[in-house]
Amino acid sequence: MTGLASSIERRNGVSLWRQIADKILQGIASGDFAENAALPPEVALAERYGVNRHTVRSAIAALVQEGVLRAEQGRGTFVLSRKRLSYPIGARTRFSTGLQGQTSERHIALLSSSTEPASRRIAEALGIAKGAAVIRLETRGEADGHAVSRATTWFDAKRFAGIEDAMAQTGSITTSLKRFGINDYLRHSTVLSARHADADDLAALDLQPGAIVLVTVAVNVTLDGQPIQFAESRFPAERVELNLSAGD
Amino acid sequence: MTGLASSIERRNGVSLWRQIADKILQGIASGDFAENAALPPEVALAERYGVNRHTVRSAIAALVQEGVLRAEQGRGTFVLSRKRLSYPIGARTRFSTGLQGQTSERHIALLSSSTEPASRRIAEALGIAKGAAVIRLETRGEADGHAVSRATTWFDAKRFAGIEDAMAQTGSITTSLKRFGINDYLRHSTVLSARHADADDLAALDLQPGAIVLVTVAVNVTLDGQPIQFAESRFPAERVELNLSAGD
DNA sequence: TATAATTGTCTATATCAATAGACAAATTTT
DNA sequence: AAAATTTGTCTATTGATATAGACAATTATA
Repeated sequence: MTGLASSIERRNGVSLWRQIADKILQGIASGDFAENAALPPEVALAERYGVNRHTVRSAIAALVQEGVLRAEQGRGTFVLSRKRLSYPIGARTRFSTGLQGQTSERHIALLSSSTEPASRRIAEALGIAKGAAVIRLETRGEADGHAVSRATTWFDAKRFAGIEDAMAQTGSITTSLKRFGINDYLRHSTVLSARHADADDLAALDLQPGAIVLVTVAVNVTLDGQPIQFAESRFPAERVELNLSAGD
Repeated sequence: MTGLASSIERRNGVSLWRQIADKILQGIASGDFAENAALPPEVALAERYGVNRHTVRSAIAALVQEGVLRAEQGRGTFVLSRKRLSYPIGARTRFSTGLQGQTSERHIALLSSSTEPASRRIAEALGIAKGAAVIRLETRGEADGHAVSRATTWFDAKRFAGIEDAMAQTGSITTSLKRFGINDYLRHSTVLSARHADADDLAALDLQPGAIVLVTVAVNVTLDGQPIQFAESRFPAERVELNLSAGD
């Protein structure tokens, strides 16, 4: 993108082969390495990045394992087509409508649910007393069989009693909220950060260790500003980008 | 936040000491380890994360080097206060106004500028012909002496001839644009992703290898929708979070 | 003042990461 | 058919990473 050659750093806690695997992923994302085409040969990559051919091979092996590349002896190593989903974030964004046109199948799977006392932070966000009961939902967003998000969502237990059953049945938060008389709601605030995926993310999102997740912490409110939902969502950075559209 | 214990992954290309350094940073960010207070002793951390004490010491050494912790023999290891900046992103966000109240000093430093032909992508974003001349600015955002952003910005060279001089003088894009008759503008679209910092990011943002950067790609437009600016910005995830406020 | 708790330093060992070179196996090109 | 290209496998060597244990140095506590 910027066109600046970015080199490789040594003895920094991240192995060279993983840094080069990341570089190749970047190259694919930026169009530097075309999809369905052959990557430069291993010796060329080794020279480009200033490392040994075997180090490049380790990086390629990891990406083959992740399903990003396919190596064929005598022919070359090929980039498999796998576009990043562009996930829109706006005041009225909904999971399924946002991905329309990019995927054919999408839904939210309820992994688990529980009732617990509200921490200070969640109580503040939902405008209830600290320690009041809240329902926590652990969910995974899926599109075309691939995990694209992993979220933890809290609702006021008094107002939304039984919402976990609605979620399990409908696979949609928007539809579930309609059962509680909420036909429309807005995204009030979203705070965004990024970190390395933890063990839970790795398992739920089918990622390789070392992967990066985008993290959003959001509060949804009714049209008159009443908070109804507090959520932390994790998105695999290698498969998803967040699109902050204006005017929504 | 989610309360799920997240463990450590081995032989994944990221060394244990760096994973544990990341965990400690997370712990500080989440309030698990209070600022200005002592961290649990090394033996306790080693047991908590299931690694050797010396591995914990490597992680602590890295964080001491980064200025996050201070170790005192016989007393303990202490968390230095260093809050993450919350950087607001909205239709009318400006660098300096957005950080008001969080820092006392802030400005944008112009690292370099150049004129080059527009790539296809930049031409499309700016609504000009591919290959037409564009001005590229490489800038660094600083707050209280700390680097908080690193951006590459493109302008139509015909319309904004000499904007690099205005930037160098004023240290503000908003002020520079006023010289070209633009008193107000909007953030039209922003696409967000995350990746490991490359060599350029490391140097410009004063990061340690392995750090994560948030990346935004944005187009700014005049009030009547005419594109004026295309920018890719990198933010150090350990020091900055992006706050997508509603209703802006 | 003595004891406990905590960080700092040293030695030793095993495994992982990276480099180096040689050659085999499969495919494409000449 | 032969040569060139490219991925796959093997051995060997060096340095970084991680574990293990012992003890010193410093500070807080009983």
